[in-house]
Amino acid sequence: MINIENTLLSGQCFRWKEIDNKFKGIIGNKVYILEKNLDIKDDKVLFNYFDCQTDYNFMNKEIIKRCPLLKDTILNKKGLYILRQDPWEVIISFIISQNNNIKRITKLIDSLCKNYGTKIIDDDFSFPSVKQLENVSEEDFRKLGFGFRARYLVSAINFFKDVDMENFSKKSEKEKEQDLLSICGIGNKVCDCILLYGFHHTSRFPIDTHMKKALSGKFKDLDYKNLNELAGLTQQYIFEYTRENNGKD
DNA sequence: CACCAGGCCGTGC
DNA sequence: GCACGGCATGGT
Repeated sequence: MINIENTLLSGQCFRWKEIDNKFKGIIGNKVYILEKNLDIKDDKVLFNYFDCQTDYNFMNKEIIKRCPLLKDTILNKKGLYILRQDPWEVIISFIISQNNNIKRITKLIDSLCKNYGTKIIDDDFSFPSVKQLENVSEEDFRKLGFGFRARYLVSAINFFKDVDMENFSKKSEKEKEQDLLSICGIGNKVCDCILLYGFHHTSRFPIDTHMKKALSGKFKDLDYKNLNELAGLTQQYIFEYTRENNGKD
């Protein structure tokens, strides 16, 4: 069964906040406040968002077979699922994520929503659509603190302003990859994050600085290129492993 | 002061 | 194809 806390704190999303032992976040144009032990099988939107139809127990067992080192992490982070987030939000979020830390990524995304999204209630804003961002200049983004990523945001917005995301989603994984890599500011790692978190291509295995260290250290014997559909979840657990160990070993 | 953060681009070879 | 420096900003 899903563990909402382990999932929402796993670094795949940046807009859920822990408040009073609950999680507050926005999906589409709706604010959700979720108890940590909420049974979400009754809500269609949440059921899909949290990918509740997938058998993660089976995948966990398979991952432990291939990588026994991850056993404790998998037990600790039981119920960590791969979310089905809005692709556009993931594209922009992971462009912002590069050479950046989670705290500041969160801050910048909040600022993006506040400046260009639609107000829902009080201090809650939707994630800005392509349309809402299409006239924002590089200089505007720089003023908000996006730094060298400002140029990348503009280039992604220019690419997607004439693209229907429904149609784009229907393209093959390879085609999406080619299109995404053609955008200035999207390289292999960000592309893999987009394909995994935004389009649920679970054979993707994003390799960031933490993963690089892990794969050349503790996990150097892992055959990570042959994990197939287990790759995305395995990567998530290794990422958690490195966080648990605070970057050590 | 240095180095790092869920990297990528441009250049040079 | 691969290696390298530069890049905005804030934290340690």
